[in-house]
Formats: sequence, C-alpha cells, structure tokens
Amino acid sequence: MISEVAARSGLTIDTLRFYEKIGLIASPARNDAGRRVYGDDVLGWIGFLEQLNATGMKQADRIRYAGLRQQGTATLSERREMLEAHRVVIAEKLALMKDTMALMDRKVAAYRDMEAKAKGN
Amino acid sequence: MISEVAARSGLTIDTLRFYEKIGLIASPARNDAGRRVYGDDVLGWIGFLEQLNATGMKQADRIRYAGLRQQGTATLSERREMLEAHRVVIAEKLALMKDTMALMDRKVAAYRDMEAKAKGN
DNA sequence: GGTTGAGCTGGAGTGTACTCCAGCACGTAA
DNA sequence: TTACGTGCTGGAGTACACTCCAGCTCAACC
Repeated sequence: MISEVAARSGLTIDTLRFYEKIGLIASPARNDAGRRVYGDDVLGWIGFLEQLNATGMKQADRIRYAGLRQQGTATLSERREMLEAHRVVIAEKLALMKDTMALMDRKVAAYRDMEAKAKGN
Repeated sequence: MISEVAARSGLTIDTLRFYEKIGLIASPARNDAGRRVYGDDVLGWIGFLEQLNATGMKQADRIRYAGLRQQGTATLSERREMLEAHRVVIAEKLALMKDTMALMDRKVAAYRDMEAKAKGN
C-alpha cells in the first residue's frame, strides 16, 4: 500500500514515512499485519503539500498548516490567514520570476549578438 | 572594503569569502595589508547571482556559469545555453506560481465562505 | 606603544530536508 | 517449509548552502 502511494504521489516510501513522522501526513490506519493503509484523500493532500513546497513554503509552516487541518473547522481562519500570507509570498516570487525571465531574454539576445559578431570577424 | 560590499550587496562578509572560495566571485585584488579590494563590477555580478539563486538555479550551476564567465568570450555560447535552459526552468516555475496563486485564491474564498456560515449558525 | 577595530585563514559547526540502513515480521508461492 | 517480496522501526548518514569561531595581522588613534 505504501509503495502504491509512493508511485502515485511521486514521493519515495522513505519520504512518506518521514512526512508522517514530522506530522505532515496523518498516521494512516494499519491492517492486521501492522502495515499502512492510506485513505483516498492522501494523494490530494500530498499534491497540495507539494504545491506549497514548490512555491517556497517552509517545512515548519507546512507542518503547522497540516496540524491545523487535523484540528478541524475550528482552525479555518488561521489556515486562511496562512494561505493569504503565502499568496503574498508567491506574488513576490512571481514578479521576480518575470523580471528574471526578461533578463534571461535580454542576455541571451546580447550573447547571440556577440556570437554573430565574433563569427563575422 | 569587504564590509562595504557586504552592506551594499546584502550578503554577509562570511558569505562573500565563501563565494570567493567556491569560485562564484573572482578573487579580488589585495591591498598592501592583504585585504580584499573589490572592483566596481562585483555588486552587479552579485545581484545577478542572487537573481539566479532566487529563481532556483543550483549552486553548482552558478559556479559553472561563473567559471565560464571568467574564461571570457570563448564561452559565450555555453553561457547562452545555460541561460536559455534556466529560462525554461523559470517559465515552468512561473506557471506553477500562477496556478498556486489561483489555488490560494480559491481556497481563501472557500474558507471565507465556511467561516461566514459557521458564524451564521 | 598600547589598545581598538577591521580583516585574514583554515576548519568546525549548523539548519533544512530528506535518504539510507540494519535487523526483524508477515504473507504468499513453490 | 523455506524462500521471496514487502513493509516495519529506530537511528545514523547525506547534501546543500552557508555560518561561526579561534587565533593571528595590520593600521590608526590616544
């Protein structure tokens, strides 16, 4: 079961167990042999975590969010605030990405120019 | 001198020396007392490095780029290729940032809804 | 000429986020 | 019933990117 979640999520088995240990993923049910049996929701949750991760949210914050989520609806507004704060961070990164992409374009064009001139000699 | 570059660049003195050690920054000239005297170009270069860094380029690749840059015009096309490759990476991250920002917006809206309903009870 | 402040070197230490491993248990197929 | 595959735990190890420190030198000011 863990191997299937690993395959579907793109995480490794070790990482899944690690995420569970640090509280990013809720401890799944176990079968008679003591093996993890994951719920259907875990893949969606991992996908969301990966999106937070890939957009630069720190582990500690993701753990905090995961903890709040497990506490249920009482933590809704706290979670909303975290997401709003993260949105701001993303917006800043987005602007930087755009800037840098434009810079790459300018530099690449300049390099092409210089290469053409070097050939022309 | 190093403290001024640190202040202007936003890097720490230790990081400047570290960057020099790993080849990200060329070894600057020294004065009679053996202290670093940086050229005017170093701040621009550090700014560019930071932009590569902030957009997710790995240390090893930045070191490679810095090395090519020090070798002069013979490495122009190699550097251009690196920047083109990085542009692609940035474009992907950009798309992910946009996606995630939209997701944050949807989630925040949904949370606000749920909060409003909870209050209404 | 002694103290202060800035900088020097080489090397050890830190934080983050995994990643790997030894040694053991369980269930199925030959 | 023994071999194999999969999974289990606790803990050690790794990679990356810095960050800190001891012990020293040098120049300038009092």
